[in-house]
Amino acid sequence: MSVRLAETQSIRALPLFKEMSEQNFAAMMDLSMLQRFPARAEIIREGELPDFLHVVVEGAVDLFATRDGVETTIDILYPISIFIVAAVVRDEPQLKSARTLMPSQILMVPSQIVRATFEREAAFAHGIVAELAARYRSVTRVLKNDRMLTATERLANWILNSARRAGRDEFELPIEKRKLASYLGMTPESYSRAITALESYGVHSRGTTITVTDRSRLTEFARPILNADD
Amino acid sequence: MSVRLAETQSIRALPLFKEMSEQNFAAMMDLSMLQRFPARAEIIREGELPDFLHVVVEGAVDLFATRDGVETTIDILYPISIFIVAAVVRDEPQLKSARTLMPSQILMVPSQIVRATFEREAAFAHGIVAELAARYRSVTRVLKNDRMLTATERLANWILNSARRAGRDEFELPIEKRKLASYLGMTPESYSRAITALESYGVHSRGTTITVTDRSRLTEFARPILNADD
DNA sequence: CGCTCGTTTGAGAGGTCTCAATTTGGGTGG
DNA sequence: CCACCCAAATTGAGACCTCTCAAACGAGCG
Repeated sequence: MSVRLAETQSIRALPLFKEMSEQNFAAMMDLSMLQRFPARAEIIREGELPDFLHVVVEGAVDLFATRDGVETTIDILYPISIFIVAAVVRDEPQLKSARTLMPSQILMVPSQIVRATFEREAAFAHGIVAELAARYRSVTRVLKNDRMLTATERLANWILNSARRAGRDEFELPIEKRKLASYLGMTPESYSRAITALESYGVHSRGTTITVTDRSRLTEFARPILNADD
Repeated sequence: MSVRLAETQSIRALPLFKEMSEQNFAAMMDLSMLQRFPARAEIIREGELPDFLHVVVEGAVDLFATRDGVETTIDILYPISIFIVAAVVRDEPQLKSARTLMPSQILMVPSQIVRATFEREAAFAHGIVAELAARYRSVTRVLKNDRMLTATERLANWILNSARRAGRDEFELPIEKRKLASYLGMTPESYSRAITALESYGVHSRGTTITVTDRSRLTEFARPILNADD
């Protein structure tokens, strides 16, 4: 139950750990695990008490909630993000489940060590807070979009943000459409209809490729809420 | 621009500050302000950079987002809660506006001091993180409810939680109905219809008083998502 | 090559919103 | 202390968005 030396190199470089003292970092790694998961692996389950802080080192993770067998995706995390921070900090049951969306590498740090190190090392505390704040802002944006935009508008904004991040007008869907639909708070059917509707507003979709053909028209349609990011 | 000595007593007792060193606490108070606001006072506005961390010492604060003049309430804070934590930590624009819901007392700590003290004092850092985590979990719950429950179910759950917190089956609405409706992600009209619908499931509403007349029936209807809290 | 699962399309139901008209209730000035 | 006034709350009608259920289609895989 410890992370091999060779692997600590890349972890050490992460913003969360970069500023830590060598000693605390080594101690933490000694009690942590770097695990590889296949796609669709269940990592944690809603309602359980958190044993570990998780760091997405590689791959992608779906954070979702369940009710009566129905799922809704609350956030999708890519490297380098942390999850179950809030539950770990408060030592309360997790509000969401997590599963990998693709083969992934996840660093698992025992909750106890996280809390202990937090007390001792301001740099680490700072990193934790920054991540937690990022997650908080992310959910807040999702909620705002859910409440104030139609499904098609949410998709339009997501496409604009994805294109902006990609730096090009054409990009690949990083995940299944049904999953994206869930993240955007709609059914797969609604996603399908929404993307069709956007064809009239400067979007083209074929297979897993999405192309923004008229950015200004799309922007006009999307009427983004400020602080867009997703 | 500093908090008077007499007033620091009660602030000092807050979980966030309780564990701090006397010196750091005094320094922080010296640069902070304890302000009284009337009801409906605008405290901060969405999109601005945060100058202060705010602590609700007394009263209640509405955190809301706006788009095209339409508002939606994202969270409602009572003492003792902190707000704009995430924006302060990351020094990024605020995602929501805030206004008082009633005459309130708010402690304002300059962002800079917050960040500086955070680095120096683990106890304070711990308090900040606990609060931020609480806020995060709160929004997460709201999002889950929004996505997986109907408006009437959300209201039913809110009533159950309120009654539980009150410790009695009868309690007073702490805020205007229209504001509660917004917090629950619905229009005032929908709230009105939802509360009427709940009369058949063990709820009675007259004026600002709500009475749970049949808790088990209401619970059955609400089918709460675990980790209820609101 | 056929299966399986994701996606798309169709039809219809349901939930929530908008707009409008009342009604209610609280606050204020006479 | 009471009548009035205004905002909040309720009620009604209809439209819209999104969902559900079903069926057809298509791409990847054994």
